[in-house]
Formats: sequence, structure tokens, C-alpha cells
Amino acid sequence: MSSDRRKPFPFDEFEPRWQQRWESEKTFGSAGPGDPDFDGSKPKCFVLDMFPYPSGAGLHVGHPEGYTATDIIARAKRMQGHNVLHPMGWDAFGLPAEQYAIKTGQHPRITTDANIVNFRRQLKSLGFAYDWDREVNTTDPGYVRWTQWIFLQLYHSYFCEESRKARPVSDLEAKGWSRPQIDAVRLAFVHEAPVWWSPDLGTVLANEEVDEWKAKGHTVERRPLRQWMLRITKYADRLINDLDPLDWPEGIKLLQKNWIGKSEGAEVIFNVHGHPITVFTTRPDTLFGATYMVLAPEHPLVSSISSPEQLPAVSAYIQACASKSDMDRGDLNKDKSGVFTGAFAINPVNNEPIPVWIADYVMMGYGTGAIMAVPAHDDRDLAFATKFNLPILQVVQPPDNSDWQGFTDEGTAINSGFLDGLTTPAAKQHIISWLESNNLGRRRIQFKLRDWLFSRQRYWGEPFPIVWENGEHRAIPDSELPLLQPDLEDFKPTGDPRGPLIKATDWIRYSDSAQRETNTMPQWAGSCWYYLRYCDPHNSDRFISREAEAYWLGGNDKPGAVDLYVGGTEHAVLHLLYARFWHKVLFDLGHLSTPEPFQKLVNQGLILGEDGAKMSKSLGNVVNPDDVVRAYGADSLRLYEMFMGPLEQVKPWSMKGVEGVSRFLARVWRVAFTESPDGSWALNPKLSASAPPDKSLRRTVHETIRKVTDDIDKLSFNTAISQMMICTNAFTAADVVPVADLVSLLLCLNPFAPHLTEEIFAHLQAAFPDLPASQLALQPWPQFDPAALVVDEIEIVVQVNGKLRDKITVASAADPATIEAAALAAPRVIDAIAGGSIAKVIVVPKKLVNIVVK
RNA sequence: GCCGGCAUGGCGAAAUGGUAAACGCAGCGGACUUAAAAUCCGCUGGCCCGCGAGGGUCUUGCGGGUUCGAGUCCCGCUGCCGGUACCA
Repeated sequence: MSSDRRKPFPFDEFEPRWQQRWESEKTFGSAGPGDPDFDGSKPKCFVLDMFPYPSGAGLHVGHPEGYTATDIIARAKRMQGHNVLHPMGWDAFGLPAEQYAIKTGQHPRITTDANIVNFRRQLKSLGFAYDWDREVNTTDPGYVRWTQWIFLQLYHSYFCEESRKARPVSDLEAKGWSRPQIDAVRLAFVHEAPVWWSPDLGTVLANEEVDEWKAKGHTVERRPLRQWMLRITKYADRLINDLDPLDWPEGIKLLQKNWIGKSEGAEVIFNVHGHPITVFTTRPDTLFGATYMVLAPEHPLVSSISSPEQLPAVSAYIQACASKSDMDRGDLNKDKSGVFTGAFAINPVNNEPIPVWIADYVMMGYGTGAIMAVPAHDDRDLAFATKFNLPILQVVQPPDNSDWQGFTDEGTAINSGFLDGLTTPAAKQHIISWLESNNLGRRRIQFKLRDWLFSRQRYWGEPFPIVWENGEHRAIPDSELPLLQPDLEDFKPTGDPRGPLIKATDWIRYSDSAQRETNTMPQWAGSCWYYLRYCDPHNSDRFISREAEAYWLGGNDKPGAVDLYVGGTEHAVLHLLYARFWHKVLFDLGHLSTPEPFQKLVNQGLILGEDGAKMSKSLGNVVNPDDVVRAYGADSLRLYEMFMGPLEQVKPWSMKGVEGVSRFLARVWRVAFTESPDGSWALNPKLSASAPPDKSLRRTVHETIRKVTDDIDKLSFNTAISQMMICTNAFTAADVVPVADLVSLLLCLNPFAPHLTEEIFAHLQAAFPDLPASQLALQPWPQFDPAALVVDEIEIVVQVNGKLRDKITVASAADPATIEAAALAAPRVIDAIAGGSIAKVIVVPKKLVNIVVK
């Protein structure tokens, strides 16, 4: 006895055997341009998983959910005649890997490699049809080289405002631009600004990452540092507009749009004792209602405009804000604070003086760091004005005459001079024209999106291919790529904002007068373009060959390159935004033929623990895929995860459910085999190659082919599996099973449960030599016969006033008049309409009759 | 607060505006077995009527509406989950 539980079918024997065969025969290799077996006549299909972060914990059951879904699509598409690209790789740089290495005291190279070995073993044990020859690892020198090369593409480019595209900075050099002018417009640039610095992680973080690491218990503070930035804000418009033609969940599109945060409004220039101060507002129509102005405490003009009497209070307030951690600012959300500067601004529309305050509810990082406060029609301004007794002046009349105080929607302008009587949108247009013609302001579109903070003070990431000389940066030549990080015994963060690479003195020295940049790139760098590398993973001349790019990523008249991308929602605004940005830059520069990376995106839902709570070590409800494979087999795990419910839905785990699908697979097994008294399996005698056709069985089989084909297309795997269960139950109940029908089911089931179906089919091949010689996975997808679906008679439901009263059976070809007559003649219908008069009869062919009685 | 998503049996769920609950889990009964497991067969939303076959009636979070007909479409709520937050 090898196990405490008797196996319902010998998966533990045949699953590893088939996995070895697929590997040694390279069954799922995909040939692209340049490869020997390439067949360019087949349509391509690029089916992509979000590659995992190889953590020390190994795979959890959430990984195989998305991976099984794409595996089913990839296998089915291959059987349907597509040339399928279905690869896997490792997102192996980054903070968690380095934190793990620090914790275990081992070099991140060692721990990362060990984790990858474990992940690869686990994925292979699930029988995924990956082309393992295309495996990529973001930490491989051959990969790092091209990550750095792409960075240099950004470094050597600027955003051309006329063409709205990235262009090489050499264009600007040709026009005679100076070096500082060019540095000021590069897509990759150096900037000194307040950034998010985490003292205990010893690095800065991107805006998008801050929450994640705070949630893990790390502290984050604001600190001015010189950093590498990527000018993603130039792409804000395109990143919003280009979402439209993508087949993404609307919720994810919205999340990105909100993150980019486009606001249309105006800049208005106020005069404050000779200093022009510009504010940004989305409601220029309320300018007459501005009763005070607020500057961010960090605003550069605060000290110069403050009156001598107010200066001590102002300085104290600025001091207090600076020491306030970000957390405190968030928590004290609604409780407004602020100080009067003693200065007055002149409202340009009516020359009224209004007091200028500073308050931390205005942030330096958004807009101009200054606002005009309209307390009557803005919640925050209202709270502030109420607290500090500032005047509140109505300038918008609500359409329904509701309370104007705190009314923030659109209405009609009042108390607004020349704007009076205009609707909010009309007033906006009018005032903007007025401001522009008087040089007092202009139309302005403002985004929430900030430029991407791209440098980290860490060891485990790609070094920047940059050297510094005489305070000026420059790129190292492509021939020096990849630039690998030096081998450091001690790679721990130092707390020095230059990062741990500062310790590698030999490595830093580039020449007598030039030193290397010591910052490294964030984890996102590698994941921004890995899908491109899969198309041509071993190319040492280019990041991807022109031919491979055109074939795998272009050519289907869609903006998105990858046909299907499946992964979790957690990347909605990080990876998915960054990758789109890089893709667009490479597209602009002529390296790619599509403007978008991912045509169709699907988010798999979270799998919860058996108790309905999120799986976590502390709750002890984590399910390890290895344990499930050991007890039930890979096919059962795959099938269960697809049978649980719709892919996108959040759903709880159930071991009983795994047992249920495992029982189903055992029933399929027993259609093919019967158990001999000695425990061995022999071919089921009810299988027949020459069975007389059984019409109802045949109909079930063809209905199954039809439904499974449709459902796979819709990614509706749970209902496809239901149908295959129905078909299997029909086989179990039948006295004779035609081999061809069983093979049809096996073909349908093969993408879901590849090991079991191949094993059964191999035995059928031995017994029935007429069957095709190849594996199921290499055979064409089954076609259903519409004739087999035709039935002679159908049941029609008869309703009276919408209530089910009787059922009648009619010939399937019966015309509506015949159906109506039969319905009216049904005995229980006659009873139901007795005493009333028939007002109307609705006949829905092949479905129902509804008799309306009065 | 704002923006999304969801709400159907004891549980996971299914249902192009057309028989609500397919399929699976759990439960109940039966066959096989000395017995158990496994397997196979059958039953399984609530209430009411009937010894029974069967029949009636109610039921998709709540309240309205559109329609011959609504789980599905529209309006208004409630609850849960996710995202986001002083973004002017």
C-alpha cells in the first residue's frame, strides 16, 4: 500500500509519466519565425499568464487557478489549429526576494534560484502545456541586458508635443538644443524632489507601492532625494484613451482611469502683493465665490508673502506639518487645520482682496499647490471656512432649489457678475475665455498621475547603465550591457540613500573621472516587457527580432499584442500601467507594431480558505497544491479549480469539492476500464467500435462537443465541466459505448484533464488500431454534427397568464398554429381557462405558449 | 465620503426576457458486501391537500415599475466584498 487512501484511478503512476513524455518530446513547443518547424500559415494565439514571483512559500492554490484557465485555452486553441505561444517565467528581482535573502542570510541569487527550482517543479507537476524552452528569468544576464537597453531607449528619447509620440533626443541635438535643455525633457530623467523613503527598507518607493509596503508594517516618510524618474505623465492621455478598444473588464479600465485622474479646469492667476500666484480649479465658474486662498505649507512663496506679525505662526505651522508623518495626515482627515499668512490676494474677476491661508489640506504635489477656496460649493473649503469663520458666498443656484450651502453639483450661476444666469458648463466656458483674453489664466487639464519614481537603493535589481562625470550623467554604450551588479558579501541596505552598491568601490569606478550610478531599478522593470521576450527568448542581437515581433505580437488588426492575459486584480494600476507605458514608448520608437500590450485581460477571482476567509498562515487555512496533487492528482486539482465557479469570482475552497470532481474523473476512467478482482484495470467490455448508433447517446455527445467548444471560448469552464459530467453519466448508464463517442468526450476533456484523457486514449489505441496514432493533444478539436442535435419531438410549456399549467409534446417542426391548437386542447389548460375569455396567445416556437385570459 | 462588484436551496453554483435551482457537495433510502469503504440505482426548496399516484401554492436581499411573461431590463433602498481617499 503506497497510500492510506485507495486511489480511484492510478493517477500517481500515469501523471508523472505523461509529464516526462511531454517534456522529452517537446509536445508543447511552439515554433516561431526562424524556428525549423515554423508554419506561418497558422493563425497565432499568444496566451499569457502573469508570471509568478518565486517566493519561498512556493505555489499557492491561487496560482493554478489562472494558470489552468490559460492552459485550457492554449490547449484548445492548439487543437483548433492555432499556433499557440504559451510560456512561463520568473519575476525574480525585487524587494520581497531581497527581504527573504536578508532573513535567511543567503545571497538573493541562491535563494531566488532555489525558489525557482521549487516553483518549476510544482508547475510541471500540474501538467501545464508551457513551452519550457522559452522560459525567461528577469535576473538572467541575457535578460537584464535588454531591460537596461530598453531603459536606455527611454533615456535617449523625449516626448514630442507635436506628434504626441516619443522621439529620439538626437532630433533635438540636430536642432541645436543644449545639454541641459535635452536633460529636461528626457523620458528617463534625474529629479530632486520629495519622495517616499522607507527607513527600514532602506529605499524609496513609487507612489503606487507605498500602500502595499505600509500594509506590511514598514514605515514610509517624505524626504527630498535625487532620483531617476520616468516621464509617464506625458502618456496620461494616451493611457486613458487607448483603453477603449481593449477587451478588459470595465472595472479595471475605470481603476486605471481614476488612477490617472484626468481633471479638466483652469489656472487662474491671483496677485498677492506683487507676486503672481496661480491656482488650479475644476470650477472656474465659481470664481466670484472665492472668499479666501489656500497655499500648501510647502509652497515656495509662503515665506515671502507672509506678514511679519503672522510669520512666527506660519513658520510654526510649516514645522508641524513637516514632522507630521503621512499616517497622521491621513487619520486627521476631516479635522482641518491652517494659519492665516497675513497676506491678501486680489481676485482677478472683481478685484476684491481675499485672505491667503496655508493649510495641509492643500498639497504641493497636485495642481499648483495653491487653491482658490469656494466654501459655498466645496465640502473641504466649507469645513475650513466654518472652522475659521471665513465668509461663505453663494454663486451657484441648485436646480431643485435645495440648500445651496455645500452644493457641489451643476446649477446656475448667481452673484457672479457677467456669468449670472449661465449653467455651470456654459459659465465654465465663458470664464475661461474671459481669463484667457485678459491674460489672467488659461484652460488646463490636470492629472493625478505622477511621474514614475524609478530608482531604488537596493542590491537585488538591475543597475542603471549610467555613469556620472563632472556632475553630468551619460549612458554607457550598448556594448557594455548587461551591466551586472557586483558580487557583494554584504548586500544589506545601509540607510545611505545611495544604496548598498556604494560599498563596491571597484565596481563604481568607471574611469579616473567617472563613477557608476549606484541606484538600481525597481522590480517592475523586468515585468514591464517579459511578454515581449517570450517571443524570441534567446536572441542575443535584439530584445526581440523584427520577424518574431511581427508574427507573435502583431497581425490581427487589434491594438493589443497578447491575445489573452490572465492574472489577479492586484496589478490593475501598477504592472498593467507600467507595461502599457513601456510598450507605447517602444511602439513610438518603431520597435513594436502594436500600441497596446494586452488585448484581452481577465482577472481570476481570489480563492478563499475553506472557512470563507482569505487564506493566510496565521489562520491556518492555506491549501498547498502539492498536498492536493498527492491525494487526488493534478487533473483533479485542475478540474476542481475550474469547476468551483466562474473564473472571475471570489470563491471558497472545499476539499469535498475536490473529491467530487475526482469522483467524476474516476467515472470517466471506469467508462473505459473495469476493475479485475486482482485490482488491475481491464478494458471495459461495453466499449465497441462497431456499435449500432444510439440516437440519444449520440445527441448527448454532440451537445457536449457544442457546449464545451462554446464555453471554452467564453472562459465558462464550470458549465463546460457540468456538460461533460452529464455526458459521462450517460456513458455510465449505457449498455454499449461506441469508442468514437468516448474519444469525442476525451478530446473535449483533454485540455482540462490532460493526463487522464491521454492515458485512457493510449489504451484505446492499443485495443482499437483504427484510432489515430497521435496523442489527443495533437489531434484536431472535435466538430459537432448539427444533424445529431435534431430531435423529432419537443416538449412545449403551456402557461396561462404566465403561470405554468401544462406541458405538451409536439413535432419539433410543428408550426405555431399547430402548437397553439395543441396547447388549447391540453386538458389542464382547458380547466385553467374555464370561465374566462382568451385575450391573446403568445407562441414562442420550440419553447412555450402563453395564453392570456381575462 | 467617492468609485466599482456582488446578493438564487443546507453549501459551491446554473439559467440568449420564456419550465428557477442544471451539474457537483452534503443528507436520506436501496443494491452489492459477513461488515465497512468504494461503486451502482433512486430521492432530496418551503408550505398546504391526498393513504397513494398526484395536485395546489409560495419562493431568486427589500419596495416599486416595464412586459403576455422578470433571477435577468428600469427606478428607489438595504446588506456584504473590493478599490480609493483632503487630487481642489
